Amino acid sequence: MQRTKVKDLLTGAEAGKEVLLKGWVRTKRGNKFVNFIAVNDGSTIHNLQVVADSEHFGEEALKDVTTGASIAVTGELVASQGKGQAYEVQAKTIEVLGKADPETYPLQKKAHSLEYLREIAHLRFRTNTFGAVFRVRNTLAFAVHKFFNERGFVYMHTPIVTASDAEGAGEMFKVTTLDLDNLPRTEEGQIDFKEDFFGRATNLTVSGQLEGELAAMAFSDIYTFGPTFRAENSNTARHLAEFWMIEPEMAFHDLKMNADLAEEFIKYIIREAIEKNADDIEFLGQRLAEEDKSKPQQERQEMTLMEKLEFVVNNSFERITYTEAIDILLNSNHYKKKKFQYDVAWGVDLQSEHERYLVEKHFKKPVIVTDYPKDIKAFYMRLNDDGKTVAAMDILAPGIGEIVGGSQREERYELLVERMKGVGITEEDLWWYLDTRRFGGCPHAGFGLGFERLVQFVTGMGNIRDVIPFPRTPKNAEF
RNA sequence: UCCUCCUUAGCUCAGUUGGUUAGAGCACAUGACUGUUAAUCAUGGGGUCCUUGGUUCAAGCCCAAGAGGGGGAGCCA
Repeated sequence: MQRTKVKDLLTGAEAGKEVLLKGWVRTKRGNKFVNFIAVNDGSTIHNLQVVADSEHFGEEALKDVTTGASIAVTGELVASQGKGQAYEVQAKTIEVLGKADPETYPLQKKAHSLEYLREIAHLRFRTNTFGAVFRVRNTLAFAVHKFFNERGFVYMHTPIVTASDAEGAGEMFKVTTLDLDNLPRTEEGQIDFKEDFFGRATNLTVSGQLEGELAAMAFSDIYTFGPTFRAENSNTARHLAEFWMIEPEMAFHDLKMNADLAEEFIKYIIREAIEKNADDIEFLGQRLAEEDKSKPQQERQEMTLMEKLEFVVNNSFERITYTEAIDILLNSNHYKKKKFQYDVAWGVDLQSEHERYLVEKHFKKPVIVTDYPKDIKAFYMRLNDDGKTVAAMDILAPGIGEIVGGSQREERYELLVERMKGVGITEEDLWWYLDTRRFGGCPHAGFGLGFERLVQFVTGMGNIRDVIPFPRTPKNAEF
């Protein structure tokens, strides 16, 4: 007999038929006469109830059917006599495929703290919360490809190992095969990377953007979606040392087209999650509502998770320039009452508290901030005609902060070289990048979107470590 | 990296002014119960009070250092 997944069994399409069910036991309860076993196989947040009559199953037969065990059940799929579910399986046979000693199995049939579950990340997939989170993550990942594929973008695999350390996006992890206990030295006493695997110093990538631009100069529209590494000593709920980033790059796009695409993209993939994972999102929403009960009134959410997502999908993102953002902040009561810890002034980067005010208090929706001062942004961003600002854009999301960072790129050779010099990058460092400006260069734009931050936004999870299977953070690379 | 809080049973947590045998709920085991929904009820077993050092007649509680974790900040996606 072919195994049917719980998700399909729960539709009732096979009611009255003999079915084969395989999965993991969530709970077992009952009495001398009848036992109920809740089985989950990850195909849905919902469990399927297996009914085991004592006529067919003695104590011995069910002894090893404990929370966490994997079992195979055959029996008839019938309408449930009980209240909590429409269908259940009246068991004929139950085989324990893998035992789980209840004395030592770390997961119990009760709510565990997220911090505790993080310590047993190898088992946390088996909980309702993480089951829901990673089903949503899967939908979002697939939707990324679907969105770009439908629009004729080419999916480009940019390198993970890179010799370019000139991107300025952050501290990098070194990649080497040199014997660290016996490093080869040059005559000047420096480490001799000529002896290293690649014959030069190499690192893990902090961004695929520069390579992505090269591809966009041939395919028009490309995107990357891959792992990215930052060796920053960042200990926050929104930073990882290893994370996944999506970086589209479009030839012949200006800043506005860039922002339009980013907004459309975010809405599209959220819509996919609402459509495909409604019950997961409902469950995560209930979790948050439960959490909210222990918070003071002021900090509680006005909308449920599902309402929030629908609001984002159905409303335009706010668009303002950096200069307008500064004006809003300066004119706010919050500023006048000196409630900001950091001062607000044109030319200074927006602090977390400022971004939060704009997004969560003032606009109460995602905000696209454009045209930042050139001195606080990367060298490759296109200089505006005012000579002071660059064609940059950040998308700020409620509760998450910066979710997208992008820009129109500087396509003018001389201006680009000048800005590179300003940050200490030589023409030799990036000769291949500069070649795109020498040979058939054109206006183009792109952005980077932190995938985990998007998963956080859609699932409502507060800590980025809970939306990636095995988080890598400073002092933590377990599993 | 900085600020701040936390670490007591398998899990979540209480533990008074430093005082004799460290508690609760859940989990687990045993028993009861004819359809349960984190089933319920009864009984029972279960402790390196994070580690090291110190103060004291006496430390889970006070002091110091260290480890791990949470929240906030910076860096960013």
